[in-house]
Amino acid sequence: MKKETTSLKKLAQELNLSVSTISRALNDHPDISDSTKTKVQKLAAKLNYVPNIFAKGFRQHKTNIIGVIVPNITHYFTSTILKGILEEASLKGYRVIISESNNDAVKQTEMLKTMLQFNVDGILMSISKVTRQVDDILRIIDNVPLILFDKASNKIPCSQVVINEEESAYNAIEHLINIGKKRIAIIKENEYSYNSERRYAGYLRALKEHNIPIDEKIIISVDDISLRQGKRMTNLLLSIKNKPDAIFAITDSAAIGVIQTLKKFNIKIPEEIAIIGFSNSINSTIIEPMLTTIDQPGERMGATAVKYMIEEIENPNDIGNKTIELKGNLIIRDSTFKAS
Amino acid sequence: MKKETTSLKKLAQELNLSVSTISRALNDHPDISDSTKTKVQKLAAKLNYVPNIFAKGFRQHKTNIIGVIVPNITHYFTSTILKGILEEASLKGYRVIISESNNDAVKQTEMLKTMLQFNVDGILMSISKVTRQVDDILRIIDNVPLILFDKASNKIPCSQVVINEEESAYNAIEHLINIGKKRIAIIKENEYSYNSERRYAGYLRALKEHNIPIDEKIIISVDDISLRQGKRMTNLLLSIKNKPDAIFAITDSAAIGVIQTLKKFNIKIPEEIAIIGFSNSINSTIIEPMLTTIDQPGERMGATAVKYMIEEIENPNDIGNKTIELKGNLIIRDSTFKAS
DNA sequence: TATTTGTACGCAAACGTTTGCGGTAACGTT
DNA sequence: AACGTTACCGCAAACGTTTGCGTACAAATA
Repeated sequence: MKKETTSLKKLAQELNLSVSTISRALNDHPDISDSTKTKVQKLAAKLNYVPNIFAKGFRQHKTNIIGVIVPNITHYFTSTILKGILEEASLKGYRVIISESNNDAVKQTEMLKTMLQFNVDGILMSISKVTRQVDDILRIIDNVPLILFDKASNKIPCSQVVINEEESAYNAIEHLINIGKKRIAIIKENEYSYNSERRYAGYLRALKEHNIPIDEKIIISVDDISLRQGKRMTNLLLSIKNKPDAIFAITDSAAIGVIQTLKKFNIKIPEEIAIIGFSNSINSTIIEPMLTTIDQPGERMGATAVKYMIEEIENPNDIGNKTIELKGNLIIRDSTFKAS
Repeated sequence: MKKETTSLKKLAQELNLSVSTISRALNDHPDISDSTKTKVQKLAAKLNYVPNIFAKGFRQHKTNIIGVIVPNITHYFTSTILKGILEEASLKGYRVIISESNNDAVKQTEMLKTMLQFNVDGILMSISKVTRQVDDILRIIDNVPLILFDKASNKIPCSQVVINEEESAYNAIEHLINIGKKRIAIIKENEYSYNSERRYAGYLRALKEHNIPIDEKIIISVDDISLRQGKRMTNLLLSIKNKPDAIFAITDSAAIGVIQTLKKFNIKIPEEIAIIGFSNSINSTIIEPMLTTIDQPGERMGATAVKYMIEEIENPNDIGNKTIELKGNLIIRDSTFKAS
């Protein structure tokens, strides 16, 4: 447990130079001659000098730390985004602090505050669907760059990196229409969920543009979508007189719940009812029949979020306010299309 | 982008007190009268004072940051551990920096070094299975407390938090024996994988204690276990003359690959061949038949790792060197036991 | 030769916090 | 009244780094 940290002072003493010269030599300052630069850098390497990040961050109000807040790290798609974030950040010399909001609004703002305490250079956030008011979040923007990803909000003026959810959902529904489905149900979340609302918008537009009537009875909203909710809502959908011939579940896990209960009732998939999910989670290839779904480029989303973040960190004057849309990719599998 | 940070100095000026008094008042120092304490604390709350962690950490060589290194954040079980770590850490006032080693030994030691640069108070690590030499890791221990979790090593003298993998595997094999299986294959990883070796040890002990001969031909090792490898090795196992009547796959995803190829060959599960996995991943309940497996308490593992870490941080004299074993839990499902 | 320019380096302040030490006043004790 | 004790509080240093400014010397210019 020894702490034999080599500081600038130690290097200075060793070389009979001043601390400032050492500092400048290591930072490649033009005022320093090449000969001393190399001399200093060699000794620094030899003595395994590592700058004290805290002194540095303390001095120049820069920490090279990016804060990340996500609702649930356990969620597979989220974890792929995080992978992209970690990768890109470490490539650019940044560290990442991750916090979970657990879909708890109070905890979320608390997280934001402690992030500020830690003087993070920027905050990447996927806002919880339980977020009702954005005042606390808006206050953050005054202090530090903020970029939203995956779960965004038009109430917050900042850059956002998202999937083209509306269009992807549109493509999914159009695919269902193309295979002859005419009565397409949707299982979605309530209106506070960004992802759900965007996908729902794509659903509505696809139906309208293909002149398919919209029936409120097969538009199902739940507060907390899940596999279990997928099961329950399928039971509900099967109980109405005019059953759907396709179900778009806003989420892969819900779609899997749908498949499981349809199988329980021996309903043929996709002939009687086709199913489509969203996310291309691992499970979607394990369930039988394999689930048609939309693949989301998680790692790429994380990486681009970090890129734009560093952009904003290094140019603090122009705060970005653009929305970057990454394309989702429809993956057709057995739950909508049976290879003959 | 305004930085109107309220510092101790500002509070001091406002109240006509010295900076030291403010500092002590906020830290509940006995030298300060109750009246000024409340006065200071009220103003601090009103002016939304947040201590500059970098000044603090800089001053007292304590960062309240715990570094975490995992092979792959995307791995479900790993993400549950991380959830536990984040939870417990934030409860105790610590922040967490996460890095991925991506099963790359060079990157792993690099991560360790940058963690040290950031002056983390301690490092939690799940060592990559590609780790061949532990010299770099041993050097870390001199500087900062280290605790290993999930993937451990007896070559590193530090506290370790693991699952009772050997015993859990033993229980799994015993369960197979109890349902009448006599020729039990195992699909495992090479000898550098901690988890694999422990589970293999349990496998061997169970067979020995039940007087079942050990046959090298049905002991299969692969370098990088996965669903695909599960499939390929099942093909291999089915090609030998004396087929196994049960397969223990070291991993749920491999076990799922086993199930999928057995189904392809119309082999009855569990009557002809029973299957058992390890981890109780989400997938294990989605595959049909549902997979018998061992549930690992991921969140609890993360939380206890953090607890012991904080223990070591706050008592730097007694470096821990104990191994904490958390109990895995055999979950019996259809892949080994058909309810009649 | 006198003046300017440029090069290479040092001095010292500053960042916000903690903390050992010293000091003052009020109080209690003989 | 003199002394010791206690309760509060301020001074100033320290942590390691960066950086504006000053300065010494050499080279270039007039």
